[in-house]
This record gives sequence, C-alpha cells and structure tokens, in this order.
Amino acid sequence: MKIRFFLLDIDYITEKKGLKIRLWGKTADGKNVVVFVQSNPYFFVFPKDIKKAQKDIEEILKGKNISVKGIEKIEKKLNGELKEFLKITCFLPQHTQKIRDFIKVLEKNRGGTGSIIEEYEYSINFYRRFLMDKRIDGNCWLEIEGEKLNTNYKVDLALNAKKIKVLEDISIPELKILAFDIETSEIAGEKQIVMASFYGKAFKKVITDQKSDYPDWVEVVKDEKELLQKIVKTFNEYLPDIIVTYYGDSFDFQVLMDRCQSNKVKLIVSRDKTETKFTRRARISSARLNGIVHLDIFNFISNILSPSLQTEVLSLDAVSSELLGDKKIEVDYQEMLEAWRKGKNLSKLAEYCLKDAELTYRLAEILLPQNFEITKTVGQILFDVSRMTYGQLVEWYLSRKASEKNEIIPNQPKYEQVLKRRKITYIGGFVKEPLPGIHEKIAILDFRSLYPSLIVSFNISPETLNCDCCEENGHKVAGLNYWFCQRKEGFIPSVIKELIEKRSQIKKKLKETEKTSLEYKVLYNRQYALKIIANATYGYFGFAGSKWYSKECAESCSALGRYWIKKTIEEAENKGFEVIYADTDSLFLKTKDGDIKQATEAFLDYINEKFPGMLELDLQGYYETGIFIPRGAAPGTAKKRYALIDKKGELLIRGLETVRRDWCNLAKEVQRKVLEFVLRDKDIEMAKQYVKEVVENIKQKQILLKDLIIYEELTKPIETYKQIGPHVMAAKKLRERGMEVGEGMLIMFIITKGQGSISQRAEPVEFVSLKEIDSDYYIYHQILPAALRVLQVLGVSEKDLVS
DNA sequence: ATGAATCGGGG
DNA sequence: GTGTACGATTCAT
Repeated sequence: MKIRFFLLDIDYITEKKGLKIRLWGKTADGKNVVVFVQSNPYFFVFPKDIKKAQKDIEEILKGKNISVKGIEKIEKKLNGELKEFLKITCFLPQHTQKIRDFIKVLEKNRGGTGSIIEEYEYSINFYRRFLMDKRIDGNCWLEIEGEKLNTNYKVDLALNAKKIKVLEDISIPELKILAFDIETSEIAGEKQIVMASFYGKAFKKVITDQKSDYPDWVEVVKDEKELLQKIVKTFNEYLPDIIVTYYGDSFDFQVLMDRCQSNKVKLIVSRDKTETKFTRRARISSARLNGIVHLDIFNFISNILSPSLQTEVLSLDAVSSELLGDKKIEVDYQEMLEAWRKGKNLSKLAEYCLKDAELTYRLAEILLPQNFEITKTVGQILFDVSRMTYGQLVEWYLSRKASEKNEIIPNQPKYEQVLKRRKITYIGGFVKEPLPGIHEKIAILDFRSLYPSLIVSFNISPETLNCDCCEENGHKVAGLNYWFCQRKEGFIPSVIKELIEKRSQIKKKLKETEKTSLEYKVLYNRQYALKIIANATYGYFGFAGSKWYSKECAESCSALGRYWIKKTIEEAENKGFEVIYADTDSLFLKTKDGDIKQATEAFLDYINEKFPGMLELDLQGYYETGIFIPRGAAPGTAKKRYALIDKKGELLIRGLETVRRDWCNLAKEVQRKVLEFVLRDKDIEMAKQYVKEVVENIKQKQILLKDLIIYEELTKPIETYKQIGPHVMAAKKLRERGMEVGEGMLIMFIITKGQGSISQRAEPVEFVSLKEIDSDYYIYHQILPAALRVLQVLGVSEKDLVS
C-alpha cells in the first residue's frame, strides 16, 4: 500500500530480526503512522595503500569477535579533491565507533603499518546519517510504498517500507499539541510532585493530591502515586503528537521520572510503550518519548532566540511578557511553599499551574512554525534541531550539504585540540564607542548579512586558503598574509551562496504574498531559518569544537568586516552624518541638520551602489530617542547595550536588564522603573529622585523583608563545595538548626549586618528580621548597580544617588 | 589584582 | 545514541 505522511520523529531499534529505522509521523487525515526501514550504518577509511588497507582491516577483524557487512571501494571528495576510500558497512550503530577503534592502530603515527591514513564519519549518529543519505528533512512530507504490519504500538498504521519518496509540500497537518507543567513541594528535604497541569486545544486539566475547593477542571486524587498514575493516563488518553514544556528536560521530566521511580509507577508515555528515557547531550539530558516529540521550548529560546530578545532573564514570565504580552500569575516561591504547607490558597495555585501550561502552549504556537522551518533547512528532526545551538545548526547544515556534494565530513577535534584552539585568539569586530547621553532622531543601519556576503565574495573556506594556484592573484585580505583561491569555489562559500540566493528568492516571493496567508507565514519562517544559519557560519569557523574550524578563515572574516564597517563610517561622516555608535555589523546615525529619513535613504542608495558583490547595508529602523552604553562602562563588556524608543513610544532595550533570581525583587523593580523614567518620561531627575527614595527607604527599613530575599539553588551536595558562597553558607546554617538540606534545594537568604564576608553574613530568611539587614549591601550591591547600569551613561554616578 | 568556582532556567 | 554557552558575581589566593 501507499501512504503519505508528515515526518515528526525518527529513531531506530535493534531487534532479533535486525536493525530498523523507524519513521514516525502523521497523515493529512490525522492518522499516526510508523514506518520501518532497513538500513545499515557505515564509515569511511582513507587509505595510503588501498589493497593493503583492506587486507589489514580484515586481518584485525578476524582476531576480534565482530564482523562487518561489507567493505567496498568508493570515491569521495576530501577537501574538494576526489580520492579513493574504503566504505565499511556495519551491522550495528555502535560498531562504527568500535571497529574504527580497532583499526586506527594501522595509522603510521600510532605505530601501525601505515596502510591507513585516517578514518572518517565513524561517530555520526545512525539515524542522522540515514536522513542525510536519503535527503529526508525532518518535518517534510514522505510518500511510502510498503506492506502493512502489525505492532503493539499506539499508532493507526504501521508499514514496512519498500520505497520512500520525499514530497514537495509546504503544508503542516493539524497536530495535537499538549503543554505540560508540574508544581513541586519540598517535604523533609525531598521533592514531591503536588500538582500537574495540561493545556491543549480545547483542553485544560489540573491534577493534584492536595485537598481543597477547586474549579471543575481540577481533579483531586488521594496521594502522589495516584497523581503520577493519573499524569501517565492523561498523556496516554490525549495521545499528543507534540508535548511542550518550559525547561522540561532539566526539571519537569527529571522530577517526574524520579518520583515515578520512588513510587514504582512506570512512566510510559511513548507510542511504542517503552519507558521514558533521557538521551545524553552536552550539558543537559533530554527526555525522549518515542514517537512523540518532546519539545522543551526553553532550549530554543535560550540557544537561538535569546540574542534577539530584549529580556536577558529567560524565565517563563519574562519571555511570555515579551512574546505574548501575557504574564504568569504572581506567586512568589516563599508564598507557594507556605500554601502547600498550610493547605491555603490552593485554588490560586491551581490557576497558577494551569496558566504556566497555557503560556507554554501559546509560546509553542508561535515558535513551532519557526522550528519546523529550521528543521527543514538543517535536514534533521525537530527533537534534535529544537535543542541545537547556532554552531550545531551550522554544523548539521554543512554536514548535510557535504553529504549531498559527496564531500567527506571532517572529524570532530580531539579534546586536547579543542583546548589548544581555545587559547588562540584573533581580533574581533570593530567597535566605535558610543557618544554618551540621550540622542534624538536616530537611524540604525544593519550589516547583518556582512559575514555571509564576505565569505561568498572572498571565497573564504578552509580548503581555498593559501592555494598553490593563486599565490599571485588570489583574494587578498588586507593586513593578513592570506589569500583565497580565485579559481575554484570553496565548499563553504558554495553552500552559503545557496542559502543567500534561496533567501532572496523567498523574500521576493514574500512581497507578492498576502501577509495574512499561511504561505506568507511559512515563507517568512523559512527565510528566517536561512538567515540564522548563514549569519552563524562566521562564528562557526572560529569555534574551537568545529569540524570546519579555521582560525585563518575566522580572522579573515573579522578583518574584512572591520575594513568595511570602518569604510562605511568614513563614508557616512563624509556625507554629513554623525556616527553615534557602531559595533561589528551595525551603525547608529544622526544628521547634523536636515531630515534623518531623507538623508539615510540617499546614503543607502549611494553606499550600496559602491559595495562589491553581495555586500549590502540595510535599514533597521528609525528611532526618536536612544541611549547607548559604552562597552567599558560597566563590568561585562562583550555585549551591545542600548535602549531606544520609536515614534509610537515602543521601547527597544538591549543588554541592560541583568536582574535574575539571584538578585532581590527590589533591585528588579528599581531597574524597571529607572528605564521607564529615562526613556518614556525622558526625565533623569525623576529617575534619580526615585532611586534616592529607595535608598532612603532601605536605610529607614521602610521596605518589605520579602523584597530583599535572594534565591539561589544548592546544585550539589553541601559537602562538595570548594568555594563557600552565600547560599551555601545559608544552607549550612539551616542544617545546623536541624533542617534537612539537600541537593536541588532553593535557598532563600538575606544578607545581614556584621563582621566578615558576604557569605558569612548570609542568613536563611526564616531567621532574619528587618532590623538585622545589611542596608549597605542592599544599597551598594543590589540597588545601585541595577540603577547605574542604565543611569551611568547619562552622567549619573553613585555619588549622585546617595547623599 | 587575578583566577577559580558557581549560578541561571524550573519549583 | 556524539558533544560547544556565557556573562556576572563572589570566594580564594
């Protein structure tokens, strides 16, 4: 039979019958399907002497208890040049790595016969390799010809594939999305789940074992075990295609798993009825539910979205406020613990819990389309792509293109090499320090496409660097002794060029498309996906763990970038602009006299005419008022920092917010108000006055103790700390008073007056009264830094705020 | 001063 | 069934 479906997930299983890839997806008429495909993993050997290499390998394998499916001779490009390789096809995914380890001793530098020079692509994950080979993108439509199978899976249809065809179709079928959130409480130092919420299309549900009067969408069960069973049941009855969480990889699913183990409940959510497992990744483990995509949107927000967000605090509250214009229900942590303990206000907590799931769901509604398009562009699956950093997106995009162009994918550097690379530095982007103060009528020009353009125009790629053929007339980089090949297009420029060209085609099409249509949305997200990958490639050259690392390429990009931005600044100044600020790829202009819009438009026409190749300067926008903060002004100098306000009174703030939960509430409040005074009311005096009042209030103790609490987590057992920070000291004091203190506990403390370091004066909030607080700490370490972050630029100093 | 250690995000 | 964050803050030397 023949079916068509939208690919959601892929994995593989090893059964007695052999190794099978599983493709999971959904048909246009809402059926969930799984398709089994026969495939084998393999890797490549680059030989010195191909015949001897094959004999040597066969000899080694005879001595080990491991066999291969086959060894064949094939041709692949290594650094752009066609060479002969041995392709070793294996029976099991883990065999590629294992067999490689056995045969690497043949390399000369390891004291072997020298018949092998190097091995390649032995650590590429099996299903990722499958996607690359078959040219299948995650979230594409597939047409499968095959025979029906019987499984015990929770699917409508299972097939054994004979033929797979990738279809051209941009549509997305209706998917069942379910957001999930839990609330926990600490009882005798142990975390317990006390509430869970679910939010989907026309579906809302809260389950709890805490008795109280609730609205009808709350279900009360008798204990935690029943709560856990009910959670599992809800997942299985709703049977979503995608489960969305906010920080679920590191919290909700971790705790759920943990509690299920303690209560002997099986956490079976997957479609193949296997228990939830965590797949290890770099920093975090991810909860994987076979056949259901677990999307933890915090990953995407933190890895990809955060640079373009105004907020630097990536809490659900801050992110929802910015993206949805909606907030969490306000309950602070202390209040929540109190509520669980006393069984008070539980109805509000149920609302709170549901609201979290609702916000998570609505964020997913916005971010899923973007994720689908990035997934399609990179050519991997949603589960993985939604968790990738910029570097990983670039790496997997390049890997896919390498596979398409029959190029060998370079190996990942060894750890020692990464360390060595990290020590190498080169000069970064050019920064023209901002002129201090408030500026009016500003134009922002954007060079964002600067690096991709330069890579293409100058043919910057590891294998085109210092080629033999162009020593005389290659692309020269001013100030560096490098050149890039004029004759042969490099691998990276060729794939970047594809990205840029595809993107400009889409942008052209966007102009002819109805803005409210689905097609517009899809195309818009697609061009965004292409843009972020193209823009990240320069950084990837210089990233120490990169497979296509080249210090020379990265250095060339930044040198050329500096050259062009300086030239642009010069041109702008010649045309009568005042350049208030410039950083790497953006310029902030003001006219000395005349209309900013007219002058800017004329300048853009003029300069883009002059620029070579694909280089282009774009208008980012006009702003009424703005302040810019010099990189050196405050500690932490790497980020661009400014605040702007446009004609409609909309604020645009970058890099100014710093206050996280390890700052007290009062500091957060102060920073927010100061920004409002400065930008909205343009009244520095009022801002100063306000800060002075707060300072005075602290001195007079006219504040609430709860606004001074600092929250910090004990991330490991208390004995293992080498450095005793304030929260560790506070935790020790809790323990001395007979409280159980464990890993993962959120410590709430106050800095008190007295002798010694900050840590020594950190006291658990339970044992502090307002009169003991260290006013100086709160004034000089919390309130003033938060306020001065903004006010410093306006010439306000610490002295102006404390009399 | 400078470097090492630690944290966030979720509850 | 691979593995890269990073900027701010405080302690320790």
